[in-house]
Amino acid sequence: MPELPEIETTRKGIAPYVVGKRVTDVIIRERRLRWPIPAGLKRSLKNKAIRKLRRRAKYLLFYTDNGCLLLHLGMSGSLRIIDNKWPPAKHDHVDIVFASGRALRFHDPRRFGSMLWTKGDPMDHKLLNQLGPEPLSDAFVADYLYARSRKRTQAIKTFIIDSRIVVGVGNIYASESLFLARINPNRKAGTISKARYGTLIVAIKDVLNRAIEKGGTTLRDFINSDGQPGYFKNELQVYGRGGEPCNNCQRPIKVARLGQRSTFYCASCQT
DNA sequence: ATGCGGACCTGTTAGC
DNA sequence: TGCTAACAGGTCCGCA
Repeated sequence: MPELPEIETTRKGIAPYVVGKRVTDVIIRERRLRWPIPAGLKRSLKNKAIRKLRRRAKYLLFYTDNGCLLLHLGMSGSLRIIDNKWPPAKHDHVDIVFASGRALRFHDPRRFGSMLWTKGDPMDHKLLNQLGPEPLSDAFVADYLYARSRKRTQAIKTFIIDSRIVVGVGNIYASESLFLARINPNRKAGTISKARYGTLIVAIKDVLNRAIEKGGTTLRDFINSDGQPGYFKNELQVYGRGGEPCNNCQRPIKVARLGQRSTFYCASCQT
């Protein structure tokens, strides 16, 4: 489900109810996520205050005084702020209950999400320490992508979706960014000029920023922390529009399979 | 080092 | 209507 804009939307939504609040209980109904929820998680979090809530890539980091909760939403996860007394529904796997009487509820039908605990600096954690730069940061520039891509034969689409290259660009926004930059997703990463990488960088930042403004993209089941969908779906130019006319040239949008993922593009506008 | 395919899960939809 | 297959927003791991 969620790519960077959806995680950022979630972070902004839950922050006022989480930051500075004390955890009074952790209710775990299902431990079997991508990795099992650690046995000591409840003990680690209980009676601790959440000091900071940050996002790195698609991970949410809940900092306490003695460690950090690492949370990933996987493909189908979502977080909501609920009244503590609200009865759980199917796939509501975890509640983090606060002294305020509200709780943060983790819902994830496919259980590709994760909840892990780490002591020390979470950026040193195995899952975070190999990640590429944040796409909205100043470190994400044409020179960087150009240098990383030299001699690489991989398609540009699978290259920019690789979190070691840049984080936060998932399947939807990869197709959208490449359309905006007029780059064919099949093109080899190593054959693209520095100037075109400059265009691509601008496109990625633009797409992600606009998606964050609209509250993310809801295809079927993404909801924000209020239970509301995101409205960027209305702005999608190619994703999910196979066979429909390109908004630029009216020719039908093509669908290809790259790295086992559906990829949408206009063969006429993107070269 | 790079690049590819399989794996982890459940739910929805398309096709017969 | 009912069954089956394919597909879905992520990403780690193991192999060539």
